[in-house]
Amino acid sequence: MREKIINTSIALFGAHGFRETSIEDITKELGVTKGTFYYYFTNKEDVLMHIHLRFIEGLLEQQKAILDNQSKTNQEKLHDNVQMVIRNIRNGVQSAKVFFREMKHLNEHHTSKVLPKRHEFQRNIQGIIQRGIDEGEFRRDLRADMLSFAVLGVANWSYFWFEPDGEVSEDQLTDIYMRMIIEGIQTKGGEIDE
Amino acid sequence: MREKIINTSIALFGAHGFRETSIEDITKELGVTKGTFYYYFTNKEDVLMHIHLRFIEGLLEQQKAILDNQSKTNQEKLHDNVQMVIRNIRNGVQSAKVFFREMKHLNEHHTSKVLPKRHEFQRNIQGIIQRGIDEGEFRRDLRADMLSFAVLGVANWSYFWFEPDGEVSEDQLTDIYMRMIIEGIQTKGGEIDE
Amino acid sequence: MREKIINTSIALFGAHGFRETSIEDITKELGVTKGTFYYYFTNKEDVLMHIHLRFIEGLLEQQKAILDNQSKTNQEKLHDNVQMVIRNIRNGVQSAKVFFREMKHLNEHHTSKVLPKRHEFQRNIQGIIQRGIDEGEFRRDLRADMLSFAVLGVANWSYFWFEPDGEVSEDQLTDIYMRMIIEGIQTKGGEIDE
Amino acid sequence: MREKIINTSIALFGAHGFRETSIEDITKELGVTKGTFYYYFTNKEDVLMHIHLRFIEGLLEQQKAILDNQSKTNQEKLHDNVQMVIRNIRNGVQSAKVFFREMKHLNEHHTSKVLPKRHEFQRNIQGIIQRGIDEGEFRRDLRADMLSFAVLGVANWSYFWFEPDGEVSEDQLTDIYMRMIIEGIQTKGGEIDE
DNA sequence: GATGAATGAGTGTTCATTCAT
DNA sequence: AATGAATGAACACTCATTCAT
Repeated sequence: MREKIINTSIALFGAHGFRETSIEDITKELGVTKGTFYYYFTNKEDVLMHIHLRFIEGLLEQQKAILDNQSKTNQEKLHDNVQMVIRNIRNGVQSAKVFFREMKHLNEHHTSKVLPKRHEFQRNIQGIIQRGIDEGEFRRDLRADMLSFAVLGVANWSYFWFEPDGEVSEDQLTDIYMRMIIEGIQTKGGEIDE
Repeated sequence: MREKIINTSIALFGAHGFRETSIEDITKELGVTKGTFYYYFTNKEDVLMHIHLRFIEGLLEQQKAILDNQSKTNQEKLHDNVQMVIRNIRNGVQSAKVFFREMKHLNEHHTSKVLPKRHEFQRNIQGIIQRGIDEGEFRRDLRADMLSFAVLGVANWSYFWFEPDGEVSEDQLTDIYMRMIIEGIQTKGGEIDE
Repeated sequence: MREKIINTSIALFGAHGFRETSIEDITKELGVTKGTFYYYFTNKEDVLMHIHLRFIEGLLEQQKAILDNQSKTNQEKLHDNVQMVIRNIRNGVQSAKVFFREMKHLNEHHTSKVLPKRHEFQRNIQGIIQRGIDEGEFRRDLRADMLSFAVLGVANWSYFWFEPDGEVSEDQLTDIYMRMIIEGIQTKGGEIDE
Repeated sequence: MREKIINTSIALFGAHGFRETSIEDITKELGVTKGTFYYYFTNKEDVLMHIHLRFIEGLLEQQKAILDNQSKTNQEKLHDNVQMVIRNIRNGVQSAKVFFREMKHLNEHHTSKVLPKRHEFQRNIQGIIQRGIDEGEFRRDLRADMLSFAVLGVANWSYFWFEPDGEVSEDQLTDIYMRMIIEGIQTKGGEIDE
């Protein structure tokens, strides 16, 4: 039941928003009464926090697996990160929407639980880039912190427009994005002039 | 007064969200009564739509000036677009937050007024990229549509984290982003091997 | 303008009710602003009272002409009264609706101006019946007061269902009603047995 | 509680009108909060419809019992109908007031539930009269449809003025009304002249 | 004569939350 | 583990009315 409530909440929060979804919307969908909700969760925000935690912890876990893989270059790790984010957004658009849009509804206490993990995720990407710079894979003249935001922007923004059933698959999209990020979009000819 | 209401609404919607801001919050801030609000706007959504329209129409206007400039290369036009978006977000973070997060509160009729303009903005960027490809400025093996989303992701995402008073200026940020987008982040040495 | 406001008010109060009609509804219909309304009337109820007064005073005036006619029998006077009421309702259904349904919105002071006239109208009909009884035209075993309510009920109720464009004319209707009231609906054969 | 809310609503709607009665008026009278009202009814109109339905369905039920009685003449059935209407109005003046005055507040959907029943009630009376005509009880030269409106007008109008504690009882009133309707108010001598 | 801006009290409705059972 | 009744605070919106111009 706990699980059911969370999943229904994700669907409804994602589709209509946190404030726009009432406890009754959730319980009606499940065929139970409001009391049931309060048996499993202390309040509405409680579910929201679980959705946030589940999402970011899932990302961090997958990110950890990528980071721990010693055999890959930083470029490959960056690729895997982008691919993983896109895959997660595609598989759980509603979760992603809740994650990106509805954080302001967490109170200070809950925010202090979620925000550090969000930062950790970003800093891990920054770390990959920095190491790439240090090890000569990536150019020195760009800041790793800003680039991490750029990479995240590219990947995360897909929650805004990506249609799971669209003609472009998540792998194709990752490929295009990574070519841009790694190689740039200008023609090689353009480089001759440099 | 109309103007005052819009500006206060931007500030409050941006800071706390559309649903979280009550009409009374707005009017109290202005030292007028609720009736005044309804004298100038038919309802809450009405202000929201004006905020949306004003923002996107501002972007489109600036974009038009960039597009109309015959003397610039596509690369330069892309640069100007990114710079312009970042500048707009920086100068009106709250407007941007409302614009990116609170569109679901527009009804169908209002959405049909705003959405086409959002698409127009994106397609114009896509157009620059496509022309860059056709004219040999940009590589042929990447899709212009997906790249436009990538560029928008990079630029727009800054509304999520950019601090106007931070150490990085909008021009520095634009520069870093554009170098990544145009040239890629890998070292030149890497290209030698290709 | 005063006249225009009254007429528009009759139309709107009749169609949607007093409370359901806003001052703005009235002034919008006339293409003027709310201020104009308050230039001609002290408040909303003020118009309502004028509608009431105009209607009942019109009825009383016409009734006076009927009563003053010395050459007619009481039966004929009753007939003329019924005919007159039906004609008035037909010619001003909206006025009639306001008159019968919206008196509760008058305050005590206004009620004390209108109510006595309504009573006067009813008592005048009662007077005709009573004189008819006294002069041997009408039967003695029925109470004039109750009969006046019966006659009024028959005539007034038409405001509830009468369609001005219906197949039955006001004269036909008056004829049927008066035959019932004067002669009753049973067959004459029934009277033979008495 | 549902029942309590309905009864209080009848009392208040009847005394002051539907629009003039606020939900708070109702709940305050019952010593509960507004929320309670909305637990039992979806909105204000919802109660109104139940009042309407209860009233008209009560009338139809009683009318059915009268119609089904094979041993009575049409004249007697008409009598019973009039008596029944007057009794209902007397026992529930407030219900009657709501029923006759506040139907415009029902929306289209609700109206379509109530109106057919009102028509059914009228047509049943028309049916009694028509059968009376066909079977020779009532005169042929008057239209059954118009007469049904006349009878209803006589009986219904009592909601407008009838005082339950007045000197005239409902049976006396029925008697006077029925004599008028059946026999007419003119003296037998008057008929000699015909 | 008429306008436009502003008021302020009121009203229907929503909804997260509580709690006895 | 779940229900159903009840709460109470909040909120969007309406509208009669005022008044300086």
